[in-house]
Amino acid sequence: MTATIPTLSSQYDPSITEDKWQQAWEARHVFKADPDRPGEPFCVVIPPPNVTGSLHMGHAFENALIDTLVRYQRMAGRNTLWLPGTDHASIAVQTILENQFKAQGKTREQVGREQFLERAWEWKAESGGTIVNQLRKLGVSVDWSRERFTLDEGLSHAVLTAFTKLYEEGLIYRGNYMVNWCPASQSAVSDLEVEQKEVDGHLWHFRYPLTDGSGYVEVATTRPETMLGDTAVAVNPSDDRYSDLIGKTLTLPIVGRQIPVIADEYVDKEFGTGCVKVTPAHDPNDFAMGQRHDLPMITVMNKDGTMNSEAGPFEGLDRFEARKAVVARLDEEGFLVETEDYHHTVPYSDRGKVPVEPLLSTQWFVKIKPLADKALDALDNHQSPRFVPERWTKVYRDWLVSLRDWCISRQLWWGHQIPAWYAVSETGGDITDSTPFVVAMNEDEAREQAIAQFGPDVVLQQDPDVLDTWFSSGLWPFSTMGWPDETTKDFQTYYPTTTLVTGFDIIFFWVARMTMMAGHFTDTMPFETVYIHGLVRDENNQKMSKSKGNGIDPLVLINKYGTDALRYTLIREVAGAGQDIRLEYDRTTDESASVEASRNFTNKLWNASRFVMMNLGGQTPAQLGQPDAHQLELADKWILSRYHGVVQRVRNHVDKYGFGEAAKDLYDFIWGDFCDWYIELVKSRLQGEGPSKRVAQQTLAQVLDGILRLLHPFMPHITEEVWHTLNQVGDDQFLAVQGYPQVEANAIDGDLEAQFELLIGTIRTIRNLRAEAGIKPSAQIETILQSASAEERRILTATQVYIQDLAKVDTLTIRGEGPANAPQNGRVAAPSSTPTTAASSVDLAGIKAELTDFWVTMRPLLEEPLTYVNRFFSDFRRPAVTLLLLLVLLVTLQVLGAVLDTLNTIPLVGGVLKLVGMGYSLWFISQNLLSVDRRQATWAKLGTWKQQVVGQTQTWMQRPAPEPVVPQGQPEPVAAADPWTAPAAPQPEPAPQPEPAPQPKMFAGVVGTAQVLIPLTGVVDVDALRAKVEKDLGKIEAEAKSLSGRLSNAKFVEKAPAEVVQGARDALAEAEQQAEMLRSRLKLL
RNA sequence: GGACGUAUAGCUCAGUUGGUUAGAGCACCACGUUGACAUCGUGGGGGUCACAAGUUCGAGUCUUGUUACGUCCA
Repeated sequence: MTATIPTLSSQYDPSITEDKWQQAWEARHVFKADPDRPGEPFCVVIPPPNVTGSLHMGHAFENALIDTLVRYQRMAGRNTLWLPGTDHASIAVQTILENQFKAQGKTREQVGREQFLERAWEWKAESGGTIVNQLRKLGVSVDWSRERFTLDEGLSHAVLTAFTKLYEEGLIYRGNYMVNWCPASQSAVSDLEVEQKEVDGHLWHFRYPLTDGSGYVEVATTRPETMLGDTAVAVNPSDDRYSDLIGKTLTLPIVGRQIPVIADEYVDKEFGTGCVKVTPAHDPNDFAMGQRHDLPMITVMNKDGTMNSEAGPFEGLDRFEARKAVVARLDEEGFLVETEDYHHTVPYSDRGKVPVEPLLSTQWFVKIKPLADKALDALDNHQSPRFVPERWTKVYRDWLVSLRDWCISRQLWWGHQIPAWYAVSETGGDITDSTPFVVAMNEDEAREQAIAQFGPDVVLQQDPDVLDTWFSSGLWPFSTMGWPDETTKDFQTYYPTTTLVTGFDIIFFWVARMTMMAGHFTDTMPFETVYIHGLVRDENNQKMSKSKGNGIDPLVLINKYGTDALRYTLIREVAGAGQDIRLEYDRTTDESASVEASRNFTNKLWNASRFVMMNLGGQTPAQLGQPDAHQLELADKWILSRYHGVVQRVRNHVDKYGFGEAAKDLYDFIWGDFCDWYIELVKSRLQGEGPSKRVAQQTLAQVLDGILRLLHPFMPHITEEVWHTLNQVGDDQFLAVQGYPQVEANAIDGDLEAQFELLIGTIRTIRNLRAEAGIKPSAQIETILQSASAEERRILTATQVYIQDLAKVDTLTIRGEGPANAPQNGRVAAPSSTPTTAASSVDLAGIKAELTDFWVTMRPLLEEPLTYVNRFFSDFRRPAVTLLLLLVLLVTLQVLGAVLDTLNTIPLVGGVLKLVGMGYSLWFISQNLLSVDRRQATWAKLGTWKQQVVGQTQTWMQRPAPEPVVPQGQPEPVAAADPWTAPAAPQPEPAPQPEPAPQPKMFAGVVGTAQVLIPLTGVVDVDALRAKVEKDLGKIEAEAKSLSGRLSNAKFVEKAPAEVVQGARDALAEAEQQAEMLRSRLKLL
């Protein structure tokens, strides 16, 4: 199963890998939870998808989020259970089956309940596995051995128990109330299953004549057909216009019924005429008024939406036909006053997609207040559950406060049949509203109870209705753990669960029902945290829906780009939890640019891993071992620092549900730091042999192993695959259950990272200049880095090999102030490849800078020799000691000249002394540096001297050869104990120096306070270069202007924090310095 | 009508407790095929942070209002 390295393709193929690991994880029971396992339990129950369903983008998103969380927690050491399952979805399944029967010309009544249910279970067996198998394609780390279904035996037992308990406690009752009736599915539906839709309709105004003939009142309605069931007209009691009408009666047109005028606060005086018709059997508000005023309730419709016998001449008409007919009749008879176009909202059935009919019927209800109060108590007094993002707490709470009782009976067959048995023998063999009943766990118990009440001859019939699907879903977090048996190990260990991950659209449907049920039955909230995610919208920012047909099939994208790529795309997009995400998609090609980008990332990881593994000499990270901290080179320390930084950030983000941020951090680290920089930095070391190579291998191996672990929760398949190859382990071990990386805080070195910023900036500046000058990417060039800052020079010197490598520089010179910074002498910059040439064109500003620099550097030496020695070891353990020593010599001469110059009023004396200094320098060069032999002798001398002081030496001018050469007399070129060990082994400079040549022009960039100078060779576009420098200069000048403006604002200096002010000053100084450099360079172009 | 969310580059989005010159990926342009990766590399162009007022030395960030889009509830 584990590939060997040479067989790895240069392109990652998810189609092979993903199936392989999904099967291996399941076959090896990698995610099977064990309550006895150590570690704090971490448990998530899946939001059960409908058995009817097929995988859509919402599932993919939600399960990607859960899996990322669960895999992270598992690797972080929690005893983890993710429990999968499906929901029986009564209305959805019933609709599908009824349509199937309808196609055969049969109604469900013709088929019969028994056969219908038989077919339903068959259908579930056939297609119920689809969604589950599609979930497997996502690579979810669920425990399949615990898979549940809301209609299975255990859960049905839980449902029966919950129902009977609630009934016994008086929290479930049966009664005749107004419910939302869906004429399409011919069932009651709950308030939540009703959707308010805005429609363009009409508002009809009618006259109802007073019975005494003294006039009429005008009423308005959007539903004229219901007037047949009117039993009153209501006005507001404080409405003076109608106060004398109250108590009089009206004669209802068409019907001829006498109905009273009543007064009720509900009536809005401002709306219409201020008179409303009251139809208590067909409108919830009218129903309430009817109850208050004890009005008759006349139902004029059948359950299929046709008019009944109460509708007189309209009997048998469909409700919408009846509407037209009633209007026509009223018009004929002169009662129609006006027909007004009217935009209003109409309640539609969620499932049936037809307007619901408020209808009086006998249904089962859950008394919701006691349950909601308990959930509210948990929320208000225990902040449980905690919502992420927090704003959903308010939505959840507001809903709990204003709940109406929950209608739980559905006139369907697929579902949990209500465990109530009617003593039909008491009411003539039929179930009527007044038939007595018993509630029991099963028929035997019911019979026992019924016999006790009604005698041995009682005939029982079970309530034909089933329970709302959400009744069983409401028990899901604990019914799946064995409840009502609370002694099971699963219940004891994993309940209450830790986190629920779901969408805001089912906060009310599901989350609130779970908290209410759990609060009541288990006396605790069923989860600590509810993470609410947003929607996945389509490419046009539209909600995906079946009816719009704008869904994006996750399986299409998985086939094209791989599961890891799709998952990563979805996770990476989600920043700031709960925000909707938009998925780019091209419907003509089934391509998605953003998923493709993630696929490219998998390929990048694949190839980086391949490169690392090809360079480990066949060894695994374990065989290579941890690198010795003392042998780490700069780049190694840097990548380890960056690595631990990213470990820290990723852990922090995921702990706070910041999955998107964590995913982005990993992307930046892996592609940016690791691939773009570290791998490039170690390539030359891997070509050689010796300790430097080995440390690079060790570091690469350790960091790659860590990357795979870090990324595993986000991209489980590719990381599992690479991890097996990298570690050469069999298929009895899995990355999925390895430890998540821990932060080593002391490996994070901010100073080092800041120094690397200078390095990276320098390389980028050189590359930038090369590109602007049109230098071929493959050409080696000469570059001079010039900085007045000893610190910058120290950093650049220590990292010079990296610069040479990555910027294609064969001759690199690092120096203090040089001749090029002497605009007043009018000379073009010399290609000063040795620092000594600095003396040949020194200027006063340069001397001052050098003097300052020198003084800062040397003061400790002058003050306290011993301190200096210590500092030398601690602060200047770099190879450029020789540079320092030479500078001491040169600068001393310069300083002498300068000091005398300022003391002496006669200008010529200064010049003379300067010349003397230069002369000495030149003499020194001729004696010690000009020829190869002399230079080597000098080098050896210095080397010996330095060897006595610091124990090592280092080249600082020329790029070392790839194969390090150990110089004679230096048995230990790399001082093992020195953490500032050079990036490459030291080597004396053997190559001849270029002769001081006619001076070519240079072009320049700046980074920090350092100048990057590249001598111009060949034909270049000087205008383009000038434009480039001018642009840089413009930017810097703008910045300097803004900074100085701020600093000249007294209030800023006075009120802003000291560090901000100082920061601005430093920035200004740097900007001015950079601007000055660019200006002088511009002159030279 | 009430509540909430969003508005930053052509597109998709970051941007911490207000503090240097507002960032990334994709797309675009130029150059490049160097032995991990062209599903790649290097460089470049591209933004009045929806609008208005306010607080502040200083606002993409805080406050208020306006507009647009979206969602939920009634």
